[in-house]
Parts: sequence; C-alpha cells; structure tokens
Amino acid sequence: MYINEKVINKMQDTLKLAGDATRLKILFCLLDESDKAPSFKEKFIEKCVNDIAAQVGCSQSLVSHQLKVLKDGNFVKCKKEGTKIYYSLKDEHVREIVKITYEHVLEDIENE
Amino acid sequence: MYINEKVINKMQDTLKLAGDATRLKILFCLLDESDKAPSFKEKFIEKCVNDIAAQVGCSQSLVSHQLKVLKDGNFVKCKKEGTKIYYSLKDEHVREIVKITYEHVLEDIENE
DNA sequence: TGCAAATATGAATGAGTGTTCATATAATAT
DNA sequence: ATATTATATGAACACTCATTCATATTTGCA
Repeated sequence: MYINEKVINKMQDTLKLAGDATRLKILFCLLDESDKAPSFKEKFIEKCVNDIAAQVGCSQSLVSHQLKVLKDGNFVKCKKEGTKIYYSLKDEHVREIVKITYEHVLEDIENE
Repeated sequence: MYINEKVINKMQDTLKLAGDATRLKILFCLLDESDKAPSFKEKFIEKCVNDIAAQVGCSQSLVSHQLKVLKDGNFVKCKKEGTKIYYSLKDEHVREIVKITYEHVLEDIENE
C-alpha cells in the first residue's frame, strides 16, 4: 500500500487541531451566532476575543492561546479594529470538517 | 451561544482518534487494497494484524496497540479466524471523515 | 502623561499519550 | 508435549499539550 507521508502528516495536523473541546467550542462560536444548534451556513461571523471567551465559557488567556493555535493552523484569521481583534473562520474547509463530524456524532447519539 | 458538552466531547474523541499518523495509516490500509492513491469506495476489506503492520511499516506491537484504540473508539471491528484476527472498518462514518480531510489536505497541497 | 480596556505572551505544571521492549496468551501443527 | 505463528498486553519512557497564573503589550481616551 502506498502512503504519502506528507499527506498523512497534514491530515494528522488538521484532525489533531480540531480534536480539542476548547477549540471546537471556539469554532462553533465562530460558526453561528444563534443560541441554538449550529446552522453551518456560510455566514461570515466576526467576534472579538472577549466575546468568544464569554460565550465559550473559558478564560481570556485560554481562548487567546487557542486562537493562536487555530490561526497558526490556518483555521481562523483575524482583523484588527482599534483595541479589539476580530476573529473569523478562515475558509470552508474548517466548516465542512466540523460539520461532517458534528452530523456523525449526532447520528451516533440518536442510535444510543 | 448554546454548546452541548456531550456533543463537543464526542466530536473531540472522534477527531482526536483520527488525528494520529499511525492510526491514519492503518485506516488508509483498511480503506484500500491498491498501492495507489486511496479510492474511498465502499469496499469491505479485511486484513490481519501482521499484514497491516507490514503494509503500514510499523511494528506488530504498535499496530496492535493502535488497533485496540481504534476498536475501542468504534472505528474498526475484528473477526477471528484460527490464529489470525481480521480487522476492517466499522462503518461509513470513519470513511467519510477520513475522505473529507484527505480531499481538503490534497487541495491545500495543490495550492501551495 | 496616565489610566483603563483588550489581547498576547511566557513560565510552570500536570495530565495524557505514542512508542518501544519484553513478555504473555491463544491457536495450530508436528 | 513442544514448537511455531499470530496477536495482545503491561510497564516504562519521553514527549506533547491543555490549562492556569502572572505579566507584558497595544490602543484609545481623559
């Protein structure tokens, strides 16, 4: 069987990045502005760090650290406006991977 | 924003499980029998531990350990035949998550 | 200039985990 | 029974990483 190490490693990085509860919460937070279940619509939502921290229920420091991880991993981008910094999802890749996993997990829970 | 901890945790588990190079290689190995790029067709491929180890290029012990992890995480199932134990993908969920990630990573590499 | 708000950063810690090595278990054949 | 093949398992180690705490940096404003 042929295995492309570069592809495998990139897949590892991508999945590992998404495989963390705090980061998932942040992604969900940037995915939807409602207080209901996520919609996964291709909306462009920008939120500043403190708002994310409040909505996700984590400390400002933790959210800032994880936003840096997500940014380095090309999951999010940011835009500076005055003293605030607005983060948003980088592209549709992130959205789809989170969406697929979300749907599968929901299905599993229903079949319990 | 409403966050369902149970869903988040299940997503974390799923993505974390897939986010490891050795386990990804094993999944690729069970995904396709060719020596070319993976096809992701809904084939049912069974391989025994030693064959997986050989094709993946890892030690028998490591593969056995990771197969246990994959099995506990409901990514693979196994069937005993004599002294050999045949492993295969458990369902289409795994296939799709790996497939989506694979396609996205390939796209990223092409755009480099 | 000084203060407050927003965010980032660095160190420290503790928990988790991937890998290796040696060994155990199970099944088969001689 | 003994040997051999196939697989699993447990301990140990190194290493990664998520989180917290304290502090630094940047910007806007009085």
